[in-house]
Amino acid sequence: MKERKGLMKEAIHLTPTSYLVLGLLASRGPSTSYDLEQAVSHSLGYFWSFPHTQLYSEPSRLAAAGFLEELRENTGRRRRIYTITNTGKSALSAWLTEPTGEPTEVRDLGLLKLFFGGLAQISDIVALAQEQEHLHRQRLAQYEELEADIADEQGATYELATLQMGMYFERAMVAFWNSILEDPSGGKRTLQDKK
Amino acid sequence: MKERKGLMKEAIHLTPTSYLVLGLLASRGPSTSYDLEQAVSHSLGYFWSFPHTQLYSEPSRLAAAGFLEELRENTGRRRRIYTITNTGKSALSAWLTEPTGEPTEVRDLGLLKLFFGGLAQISDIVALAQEQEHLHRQRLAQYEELEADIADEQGATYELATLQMGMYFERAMVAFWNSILEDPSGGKRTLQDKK
DNA sequence: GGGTACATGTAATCAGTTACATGATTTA
DNA sequence: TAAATCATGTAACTGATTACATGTACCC
Repeated sequence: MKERKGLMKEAIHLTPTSYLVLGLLASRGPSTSYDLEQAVSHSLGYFWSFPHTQLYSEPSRLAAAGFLEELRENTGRRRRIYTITNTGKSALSAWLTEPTGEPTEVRDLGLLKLFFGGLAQISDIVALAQEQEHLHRQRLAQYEELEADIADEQGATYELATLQMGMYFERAMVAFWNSILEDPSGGKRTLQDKK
Repeated sequence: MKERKGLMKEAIHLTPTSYLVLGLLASRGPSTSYDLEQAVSHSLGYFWSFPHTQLYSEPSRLAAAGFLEELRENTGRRRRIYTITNTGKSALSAWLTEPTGEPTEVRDLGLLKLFFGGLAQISDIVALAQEQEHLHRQRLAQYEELEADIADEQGATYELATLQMGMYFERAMVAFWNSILEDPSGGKRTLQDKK
């Protein structure tokens, strides 16, 4: 039995990265990998980062599976421009309406270090907490600036909401690390305390 | 030039998972992969999950590189028991005192969906926010229970701190999703509103 | 017109995940 | 003693990362 090439689509597993790409293409229209990179870098990229190469390989994977169409410029840089197909659109909206299930993952090296605080000196804990408090405070300030920029834009409702979630998060982290600074040893008596 | 086998250590890149394993072995003493799994499952596993197989492959990778020593039982299950070596200990404490650098990653599929809210119906947003609010509330309750259990244990200071960070986080998320529920369209006028 | 930053990729590697499998222990 | 659950792994795969490379546009 003959099968026409070019119609055979590879079946692939759609990862969160896949949906990110599908979603960006659906909302922004046809884009290059670089466009996607820009779009991500000052929004979702703050929470969920990946190297730029993934925004080159993932669209190509999605295109092979029929979720995107790939067009290539003839002139100049011969960039690849991706467009979401109907297949892609249905996959995306199915996912959007589906319940989510998996819980949030918070991957924080600072927290991992704190978890092993028992192996370190109190002074290390203090240094860690100071560093983290500072980083989160900084990040919060950055978000607040961004918010001011975006707030008056039309149609950025949910980008704005995402940013707000960032602010809720950063405020919580600042408060948390401050609570560690207030009592780095967790109420444990050290020799000095005894005096 | 001859080189003795068994002394040649593979140079490997230490990932966060590596430090997790090193840290657990340093604080708990010699353990099997299963022990590690248990230790993780009701603490860090809430934020940072991975399949159990990684707790089998990672120690073996670390052992090959000289950070752990691997002993195998002769009888019964012939389990592998891992012990941290001095090399492992120095790597761990170097990491613990080092500044952290990389920012927190928050990987949340609910948030990713919300980001693309513009592609969905308001009713989808509401359903999403309700689901998420519920999940985070549930998780928070679970942490509060756990806290009560742990609180009186000795020497669990930093495990407790980690849990508290979880509670800060979950409270922030509950508040965030509630704010979405209060105004799912972000103040946008829908046709119905106009009436 | 030479340097620098921006933009666009390829290739190789590997960490992490999925799928599969089986042994040991407890319980009905 | 059969079934269920707990415990311990192996092997194959692939998504994600790292390292490398080169082209294009802008600016001094």
